[in-house]
Amino acid sequence: MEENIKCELRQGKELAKQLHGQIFSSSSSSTSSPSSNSSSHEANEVLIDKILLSIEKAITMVKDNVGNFETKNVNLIGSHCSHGSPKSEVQDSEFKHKHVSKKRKTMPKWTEQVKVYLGTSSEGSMEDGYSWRKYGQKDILGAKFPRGYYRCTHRNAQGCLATKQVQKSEEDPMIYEITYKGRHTCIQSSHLNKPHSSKSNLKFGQNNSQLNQQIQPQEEKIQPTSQEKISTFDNKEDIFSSFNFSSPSIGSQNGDTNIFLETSVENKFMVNENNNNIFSESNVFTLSQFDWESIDLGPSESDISDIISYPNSVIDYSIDLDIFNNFNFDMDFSSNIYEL
DNA sequence: TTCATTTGACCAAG
DNA sequence: CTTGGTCAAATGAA
Repeated sequence: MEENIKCELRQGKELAKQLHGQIFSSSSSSTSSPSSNSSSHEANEVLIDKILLSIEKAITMVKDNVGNFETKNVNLIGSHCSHGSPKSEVQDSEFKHKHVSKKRKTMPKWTEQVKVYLGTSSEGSMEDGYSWRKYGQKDILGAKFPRGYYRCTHRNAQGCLATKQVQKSEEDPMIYEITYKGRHTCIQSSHLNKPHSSKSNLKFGQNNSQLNQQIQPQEEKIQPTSQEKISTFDNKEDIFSSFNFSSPSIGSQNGDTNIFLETSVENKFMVNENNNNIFSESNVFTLSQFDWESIDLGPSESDISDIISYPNSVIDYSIDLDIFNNFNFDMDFSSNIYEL
């Protein structure tokens, strides 16, 4: 059974390599830019579908294989951030949703855990580079803190449907779980210059005494370095969209994905090493440099949850195959993303 | 006056 | 019916 899982993953890897080749083959042959013609575009989409299918299959197998998968999932998620958190509850239900209910999955959705360091001088903001408008707050059953509902400020002006939900972690008051739904299709002026000028962002937490008792209001100067972000993508689309396998036209809609496409971003690939929350160093990672050969699922030995870490002359990355267990892909977008 | 937040009501899904 | 998500009137801040 485990072999089948690996087989599926290998197949997915092969397909991903093919896709990578299709996208970037033109650069080696000094021809036009990638995915410039529609036929290769369609071929790419086919490949992506196949990759997703393979991963989906593998996940299903893992789930079947591990009877207590969901329990394990909860623990793993908790281990991501060394503070157990009610995030697990959300994740769990969302996971069930994905596999049981096939309804309404149009919006990409992912969760970030943002840790706010109260000790520093520049904390207290949920700054993420976008301006949000709060439109509701709700007490959630079983949760100690209410959940805040935000939508993009430019919803009316630009029809941007991005929303987010913010909830304080019960276990660690310094952690906020932010669930984003939908991607920004708006042009955020704060993105063009400094993301820190958003009034609504700066105001976050000022009025909600229950949610923000310990958070001091900030006047200016919000540095994302005072936050630690842990992102978990809740559906398969997000895994790939964050790597920007999608076409440049999609990437140009000014989202965070755009940053990935156009610049060599410094990422931190977090490694869930022995579930002990040990992170790798910050690495330069660009898709065009990605070496698919280095991802080796291992011919026979080793547990699927073993960590694979291959130093490489160009990049140095570590990927924990547990991402296939809990179906999360954790990334830490370093602060300089927002400076772009 | 304008724009954001608060908060109870409403609605849809389960 | 319960619950999560959204609406919209009231309220507040600039």
